Amino acid sequence: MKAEEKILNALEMIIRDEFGADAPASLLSVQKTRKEFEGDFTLVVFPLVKMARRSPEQAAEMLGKALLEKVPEISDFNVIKGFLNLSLKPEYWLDFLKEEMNNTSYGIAPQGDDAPVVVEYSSPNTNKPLHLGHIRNNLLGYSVASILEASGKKVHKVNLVNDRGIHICKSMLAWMKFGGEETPESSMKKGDKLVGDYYVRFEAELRKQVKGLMETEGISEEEARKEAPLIQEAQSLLRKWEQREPRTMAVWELMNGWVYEGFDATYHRLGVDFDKIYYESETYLLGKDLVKEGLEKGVFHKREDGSVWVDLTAEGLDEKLLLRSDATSVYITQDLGTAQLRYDDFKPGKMIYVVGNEQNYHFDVLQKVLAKLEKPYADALYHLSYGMVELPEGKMKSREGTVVDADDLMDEMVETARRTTEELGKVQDFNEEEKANLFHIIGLGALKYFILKVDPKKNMLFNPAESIDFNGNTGPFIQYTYARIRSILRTAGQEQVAAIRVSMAAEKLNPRERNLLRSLYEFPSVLGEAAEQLSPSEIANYTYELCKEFNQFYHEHSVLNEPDREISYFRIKLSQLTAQTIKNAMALLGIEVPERM
RNA sequence: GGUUCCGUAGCUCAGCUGGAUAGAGCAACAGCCUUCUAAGCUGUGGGUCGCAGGUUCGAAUCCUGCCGGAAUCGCCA
Repeated sequence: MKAEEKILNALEMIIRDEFGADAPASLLSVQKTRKEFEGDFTLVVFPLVKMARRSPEQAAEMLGKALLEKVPEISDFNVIKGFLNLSLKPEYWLDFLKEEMNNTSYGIAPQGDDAPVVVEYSSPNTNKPLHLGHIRNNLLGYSVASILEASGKKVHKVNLVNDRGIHICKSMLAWMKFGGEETPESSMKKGDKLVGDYYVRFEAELRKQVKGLMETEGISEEEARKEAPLIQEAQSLLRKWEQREPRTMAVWELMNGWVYEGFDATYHRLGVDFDKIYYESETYLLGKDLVKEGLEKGVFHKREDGSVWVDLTAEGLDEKLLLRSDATSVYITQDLGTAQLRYDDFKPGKMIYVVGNEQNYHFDVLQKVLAKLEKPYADALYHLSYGMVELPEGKMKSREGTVVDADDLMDEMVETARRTTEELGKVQDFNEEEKANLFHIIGLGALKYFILKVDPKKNMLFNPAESIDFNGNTGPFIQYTYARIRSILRTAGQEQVAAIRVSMAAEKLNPRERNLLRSLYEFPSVLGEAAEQLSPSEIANYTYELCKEFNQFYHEHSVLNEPDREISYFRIKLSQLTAQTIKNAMALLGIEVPERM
């Protein structure tokens, strides 16, 4: 049993005996002691003073004495105002190290038998390459899935690819009209970039037509946008696609194939993957059955023109269209269908959608509609809503060319890693392959940490001019701490380290070591909290604190040059567990750690 | 206008299920490499936690109102 639990159990007994009443758990707040005070755990006594019928100081003093008697792990206590600070015996911390020091999966929970969790993320459109916004989405989704898995959940990562629709037809049309026979091979372009270029080309040509129409016909821009021949052609192409017209299908398949090749390269480099990929071209007709079901249940209604609506005004929302008057699907129709599909596929206890906060309203509606249909998975649906990535001049706009391309950004990060590393002159003996691998690890580590350390729901700012730092609270700082420890362990020798038994006398434990052990001890509960909150940033911040703690220890004490062999052995194992914890924590963010840097 | 989210140091962010004197990094300044990697460590300066009320022994944290910013409110996705 962990020390906190013992303390809590003992507290309940003491309060019952001394105060003659049961204290509700909400009043018993045991937290870790703040750095500036002496102690390991702190009980806040204020909530108990009424029940104790004495001053906070007196109550704390009394509880401290009783706890010292009842809990053998406690060695001492002190009272400051209404705070009871409890110190554990150094043996407790040493025993913790002995218990976990060779555990390579420290902190990682074994898989339990809860219903699985489905995490949907990425969900790109196949008409444009991925950009910085997608990077945040992908990193969040991958990390949240990893965190849930590490906390004992069975997780399915899924991607719902938007591979059809008018926007796809726009790139297709532009390629057919202006593309000649250009292919990724002939143009030496990545497939997703090539298709994206045609999407941009379409918009440019359309603007020309619109401008012309406004001048010659004297109509408004809005009207011109509807009447422009290019738009009409695109719409007719969409109809052909829906009729499975062979030539259209061939172009669609060809161009989507190019895009997938490009996406796969980007995903691979980002280090994200999926267990299942859904395609909208296969799911966009789903959901009509659910609409029918809702009509039969009387929770939806049909208007005179045949369109189907749901009234959510009682839930604080509006009336919402579920099916067009021509009986075709809208966005939410297929989301109803894919929710059902996902439920049938995995029987999940939770379905997480990693989607930007611009769709908050949509997911609100989706959940409430499923609730009206009394679907068992309505409550399981969870929209992990994240904020936009903004540039100093505001939102990214593809029209203004301010979009930060995912591949370009990774290139830049890796290049910065190369330059920095070579300036520091650390890897002269690396061969080209080792160097490339290291620069990838550091560059991507910097990028991932930069994005994941921010609370998901907040908008975040990315300044391309300042690039991403490699000093301070950053990915490379953490990787560096890891590499330093690995260097010590290499010098000590792998087999020697593995064989070490810790037999140091508890009195020899110094404050730095004790702080480090306390930080390590926290990891499992931090992971639990991150899983609860679906928040990679908690892992990031924890790991940063842990590394700072280690660096302070490292600065003040020598591991290998310590003359007292027992102390040296202890420090080697302490370093080993620190390295392992850093590695395990960073893996939850999808960040690799290098042996040397 | 309605709804939702955000507002903490010059900048980027922690802290938010109420707890001690509000923390980091960057930037600025001053130190520390004959000792396991200086991508490190130590120190200095920098704050009406948007504003005003309320609840409480205690509020950056909870509630209300206001101010500022973002998103959204399509037979688009």
